Amino acid sequence: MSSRNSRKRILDAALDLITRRGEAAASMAEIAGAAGVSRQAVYLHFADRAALMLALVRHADEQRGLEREVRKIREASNAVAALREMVAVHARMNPGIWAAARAVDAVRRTDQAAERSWQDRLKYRLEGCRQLVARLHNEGSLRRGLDSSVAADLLWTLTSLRTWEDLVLERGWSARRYQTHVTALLLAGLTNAGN
Amino acid sequence: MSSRNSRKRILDAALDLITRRGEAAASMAEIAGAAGVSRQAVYLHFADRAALMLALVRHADEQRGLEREVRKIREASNAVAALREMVAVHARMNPGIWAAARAVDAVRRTDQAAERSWQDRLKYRLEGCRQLVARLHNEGSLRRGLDSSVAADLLWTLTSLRTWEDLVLERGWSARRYQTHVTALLLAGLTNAGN
DNA sequence: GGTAAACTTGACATCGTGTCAAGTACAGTC
DNA sequence: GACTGTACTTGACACGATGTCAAGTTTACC
Repeated sequence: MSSRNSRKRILDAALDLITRRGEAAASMAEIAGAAGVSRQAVYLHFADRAALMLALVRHADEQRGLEREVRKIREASNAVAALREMVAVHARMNPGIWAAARAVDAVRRTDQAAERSWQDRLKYRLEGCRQLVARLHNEGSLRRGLDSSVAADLLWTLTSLRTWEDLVLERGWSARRYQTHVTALLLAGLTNAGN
Repeated sequence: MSSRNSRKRILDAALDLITRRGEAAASMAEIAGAAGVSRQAVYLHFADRAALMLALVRHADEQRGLEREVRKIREASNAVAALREMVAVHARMNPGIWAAARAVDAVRRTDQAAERSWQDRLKYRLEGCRQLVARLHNEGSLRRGLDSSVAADLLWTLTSLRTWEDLVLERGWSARRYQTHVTALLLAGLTNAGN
């Protein structure tokens, strides 16, 4: 059963490679080399580059325990606490995810399968945002006069990987700084509490 | 003086091509073909793909009258009005800029010249955000307890092309919806006024 | 008519992706 | 101990894109 082993080794190597160098794209040959398999072996496990990148994101999610983190948000004692937790989860998880996500973002423009999977991911996160906004609404915390779908979209954008990238990678914010001020902005913009 | 003509024709064709198809990247050969010149002629005017893409963004800026729009922000009667105008400018300009900017964003990861130019652009916009925040501060409109540099970074992120992309392209917001709610969020998050 | 700049033509090197075919290593099975 | 299937390797190939080079052509200007 060397199959699963190779597959995992390829994903680990690719994740390591992409995460390590951040921006620069790793070629299939490099990934194969890093995993200690032939270039063709990669194609035995993944149809093409897009498929590998998609598997990579899922792999990164698993390794980081995404589900458990998401559960934490849902299990928060109230809506505002859930919102705080959501930002905290992003502050914790994004450093390990962004490189792989970036790679998919790059490939999705030419690959319809990658694009579909990307959209799925977006919808999934959007759904989480909707639920959180609904909870804010139910608890009377949603800013008066603010449409729920608008609030969900704003929450979704402000907790996106891109916003995180801008603030943390581009502007050099620490995880703590990111968490503090994005939370504050969301509380000020979406809830009644002025924080 | 066919030099400037060809250069302009190439830029026009490239902008048209990239804007039209949005996502998919246009090859040098396609751009040359669309401009009605040989592939090599493109290399006579632009050192490489990155140089072309950079020139493209500047070209798009000029065509859209970026400077005049930016001046409008500075000439607003007060800081809050300037903030409103800033979002309005983005709502107006981004549709014509984003495709070209996207192309540079894609190329900057492998090209240091593109990366530098991209950073210049970011700093320029950030400087505008800093000035606006300083003005808010001077006029006593900046939210109490909010650090100026934090406020500038938040303003910068919320008025970024990426945020615009998320809301308008991904979530299907109209320009008007974008302008209204991003402005409201900024007013709620960065100023004392509750909108 | 001569010259220089802009441009074309066609060839070429390089690199990355993806495919194909033949061979090897190593299970488990009779 | 041969038999077979699966995972994997090796090496070749087609394709498309970028970027370079050299030689020829057009055009405008003097």
